[in-house]
Amino acid sequence: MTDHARLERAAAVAAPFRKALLAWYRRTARDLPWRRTKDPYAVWLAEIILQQTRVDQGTPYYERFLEAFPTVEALAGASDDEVLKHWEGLGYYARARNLHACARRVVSDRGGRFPETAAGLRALPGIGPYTAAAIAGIAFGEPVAVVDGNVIRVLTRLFDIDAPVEDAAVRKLLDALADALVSPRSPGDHNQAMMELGACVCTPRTPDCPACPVAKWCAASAAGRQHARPVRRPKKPTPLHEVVAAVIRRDGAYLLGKRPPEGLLGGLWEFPGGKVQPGETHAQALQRELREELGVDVAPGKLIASVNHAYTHFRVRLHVYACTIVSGEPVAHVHAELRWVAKDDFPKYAFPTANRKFLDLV
DNA sequence: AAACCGGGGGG
DNA sequence: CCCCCAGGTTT
Repeated sequence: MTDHARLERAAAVAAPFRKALLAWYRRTARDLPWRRTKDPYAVWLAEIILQQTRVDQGTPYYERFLEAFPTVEALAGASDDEVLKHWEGLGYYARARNLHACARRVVSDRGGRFPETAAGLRALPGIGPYTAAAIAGIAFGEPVAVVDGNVIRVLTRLFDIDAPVEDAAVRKLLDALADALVSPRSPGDHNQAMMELGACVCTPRTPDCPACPVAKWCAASAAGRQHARPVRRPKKPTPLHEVVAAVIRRDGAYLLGKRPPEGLLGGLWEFPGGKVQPGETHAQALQRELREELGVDVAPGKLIASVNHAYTHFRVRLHVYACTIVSGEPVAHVHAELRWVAKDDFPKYAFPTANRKFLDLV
């Protein structure tokens, strides 16, 4: 089947398709907190939190953010540490930085009002094609289709697409198919229905085709190929790094460093350290890293903990050592800031999860 | 186009 | 253990 034929098919079935989909959605939709409002601020907040994040994982964060920052003005007025503390544990911390920057721009440049079109929203930090379409559809009724991971799975099955979804041509086709199907009158509900279908029925491993409200239009299901869709390009292996971190105590306080705002774990507070280089012992790695990062000479002591942690593109084995400063006074060469922090104050700081794993043992 | 950027749940 | 999730930004 050609892409052109797929598009014609989408246009031909669009009306009965979305009618069946919407009826199913209105009958079975989960009662999620952000579905109870059309407030652009709340919708935007939910969409940012839910980027690459499961509903069950993001929901408590959404509730806590809305409680702490009820308006875009409240969020804009918060400190970056405060925002990051609320984001702690959710991952992809650039989202928190962009969330904050976006709130400040909406308040300072637009009087606290979000743009009312997908194109206008798209220009704000942290808002890409998906999020712009989602907010525009839900909050402002603009008939633009969203294409997220759920929709990709639904569409590649409906139209039995056998090329890798990472291909730009496939992404263009998916956008066009989604736009051909989207409801002009209820784009917000239609988009959420497509995602709900992907999350609850058209699932990755074991799709429940007998329960699907649009199975009669599904080419992959008809051919028994639903398990083989979507097709994805093979991914590269993730390397394993040995990492060391130092617990340095002085007068009942511990030395923490705030990571630079950009890059991995940007803005989070951590125990200083770094990667063990080939041929290096843990002690040598600690001495080298702390000289580079803090400008001090240390004597590595007792091993406190070893923890494993997986990131997106690599894994680490993190070894935590009690260390003593032999000479020098710590100066931030890499970190945005250094601070001596009492253990009772740890809960005020946003740590990477890999640090949280050994915090109780410090 | 490819790389970078977290963490958690489920099979 | 691998896969994938209401993706966006940078190179």
